[in-house]
Amino acid sequence: MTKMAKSSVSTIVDIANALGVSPSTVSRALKDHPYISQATKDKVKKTAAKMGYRRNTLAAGLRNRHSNTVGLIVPRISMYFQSAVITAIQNTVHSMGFNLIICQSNDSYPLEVELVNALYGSRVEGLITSCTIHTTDFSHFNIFTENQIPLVFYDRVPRNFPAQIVRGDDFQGGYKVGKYLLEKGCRDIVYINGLLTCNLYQDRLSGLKAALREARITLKKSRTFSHELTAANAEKICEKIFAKEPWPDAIFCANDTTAISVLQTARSLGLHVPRKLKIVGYSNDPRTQIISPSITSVEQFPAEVGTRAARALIESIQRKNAPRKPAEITIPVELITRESS
Amino acid sequence: MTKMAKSSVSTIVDIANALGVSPSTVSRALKDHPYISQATKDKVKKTAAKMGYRRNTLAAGLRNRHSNTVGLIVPRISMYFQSAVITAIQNTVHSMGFNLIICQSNDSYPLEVELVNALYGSRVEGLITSCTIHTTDFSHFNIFTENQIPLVFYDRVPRNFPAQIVRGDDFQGGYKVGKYLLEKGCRDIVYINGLLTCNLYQDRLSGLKAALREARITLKKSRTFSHELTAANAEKICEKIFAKEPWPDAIFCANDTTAISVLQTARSLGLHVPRKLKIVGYSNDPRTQIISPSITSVEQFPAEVGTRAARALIESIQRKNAPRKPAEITIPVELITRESS
DNA sequence: TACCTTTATGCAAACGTTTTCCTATTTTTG
DNA sequence: CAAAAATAGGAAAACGTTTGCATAAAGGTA
Repeated sequence: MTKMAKSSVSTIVDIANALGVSPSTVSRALKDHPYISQATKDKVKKTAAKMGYRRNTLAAGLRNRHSNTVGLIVPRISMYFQSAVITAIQNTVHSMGFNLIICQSNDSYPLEVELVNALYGSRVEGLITSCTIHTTDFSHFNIFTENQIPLVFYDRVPRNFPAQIVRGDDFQGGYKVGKYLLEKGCRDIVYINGLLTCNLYQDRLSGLKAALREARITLKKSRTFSHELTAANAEKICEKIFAKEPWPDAIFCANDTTAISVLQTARSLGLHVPRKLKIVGYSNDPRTQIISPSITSVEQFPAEVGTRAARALIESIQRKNAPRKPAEITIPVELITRESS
Repeated sequence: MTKMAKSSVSTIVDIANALGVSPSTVSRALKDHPYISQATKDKVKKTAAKMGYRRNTLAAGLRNRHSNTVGLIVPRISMYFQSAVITAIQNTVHSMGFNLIICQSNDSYPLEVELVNALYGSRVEGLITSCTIHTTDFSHFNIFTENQIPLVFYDRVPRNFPAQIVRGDDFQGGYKVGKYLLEKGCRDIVYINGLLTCNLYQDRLSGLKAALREARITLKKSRTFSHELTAANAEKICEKIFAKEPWPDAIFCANDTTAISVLQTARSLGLHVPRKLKIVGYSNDPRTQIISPSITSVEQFPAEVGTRAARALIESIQRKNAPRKPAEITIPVELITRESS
């Protein structure tokens, strides 16, 4: 009667005992080491399969000092842009032979800190992050840089942090929208922006201002808003805007959720879009194509962003020795014009 | 001159050496073991912080034989229902003190198999899964059941598999839609269903048929379709439907993407919705509220599904000994009527 | 035959943490 | 004051895998 294992999980040692060979032989056989005979390899693999052996990656990771795994922290999985990026990252990372752990910070700074530490604790070999809107202090990422673990930021990225950065060209996005609206004859533009703690919102604003400046128009303080970009906030802002005349001839929103909310309010006010009011969103969320009138928006090519971010990460994992050049990759954006303008 | 560590990562042993105590003391001090004096604890914690110590969860997991981590495999992160469930799962799991690894199978069966194995390999203590549409063989989950690792399925679930199951009441969903459309006077209903490999689609169909049967109406073969529920497929099906008269008075779609596509086709045919054609979707995707006419759909309460799934998992992890009773939790659904019907 | 390769395998240490037993000191109690 | 109990900490093994080094057998060469 064979001795019963404590639990049914079988290990390399179990296989070794069953076969009367050493654990090292089993280990090597399982990964086709050249110095193991074909006969032994076959034998080992067969009994491994029979015993339902699965490599314990914790143990392997501990011994090898790497886990073949990279981490990803996103603020919200459910945002269109984010989920599109995630999919691209997952596919790229996987095709390059790594596993991916996806975590959601829920836009909570403390949770982000916790997740960074947890991922470090499980010894991921690299980390991709799109930060919380509230993240202005990036020191929790220091453990990664200090230990030379590759780090890539996308979309919501820090300034002046020694890490690779992949981002849409937010300045260009704001600029293109500004130029476009001017062309369409708009002169009184409202900009509903995200929180300025996030520098991509700063850049979009700068881009917009730059375009207006070229037409010698200044964006008034009273015509820019800076809040969390939720539908509820958008409604409140609209109330304020339409409380007194003159009404603006265009509203540019830094995300599509806001643009949709603005469009709905405009509709409820009986304001014809685009005749009386032009609306432009950002991110090219599928909803902008479905709503009517469909909404002009800025395409950020999330698949491209994800692919580039993942590739940058894996490549710097693979040539660990090469000089760290924390490059910044900027993906051009494109204005998709629709009925709302 | 202190001896330089190979790399800057510091371990419990490093701290022990620095302080002239044993590793065991450090380990205990860090987790507030009662038999360590306050003075020692303070000392240890301070130098741990100073040295930038982070617990190596791989090592801890190996030693403890558990990882405090649970896995989640979803077919597509970007689907509204899925991302809502994920968020609920993440929040619940986290509030119960566990970490979550989210993986995306991309609706690929081989990838699902691979992910299951990878998660087992990293010794997750439980697994939540919503399967691929193509998953009919569930044997890759056997490692989990064989090793008594809790397993919860939601939405895309297997029949007759010894695991906990959380699902919307798909039969009821189909039934409610059927009843409702009959009430509205529809007599020639088309049902665009998902692949029948997924038994939730079987159930929705059964529910619909049951409702029709009560009105002595049978759903003709030629009026039901069963394909992957993409916008492209929906268009093709519409072409077929509207190729020859009589045209149906209602189309029920097993997801909202399809319903939207159908609505757009109807519009392009100049067919008035809801007067000439009523349309009902499934999942209550936010897009159904935005499009006009807004689309009647079935709310599945994803947050509830996620919370229940996570809770079921964690609870069965925590009372590991208790008898396994692979219960099935069914979440009622609700019909949200809108302009399209 | 003696020596050198090549091929195939085993031994044992190491990865970092936790925990079970110990031991030693201090405090309490009768 | 001696014995018991409480307090504080250490030694070492264990988790499962990998790998540098050693070894042994087989084949080849001079």
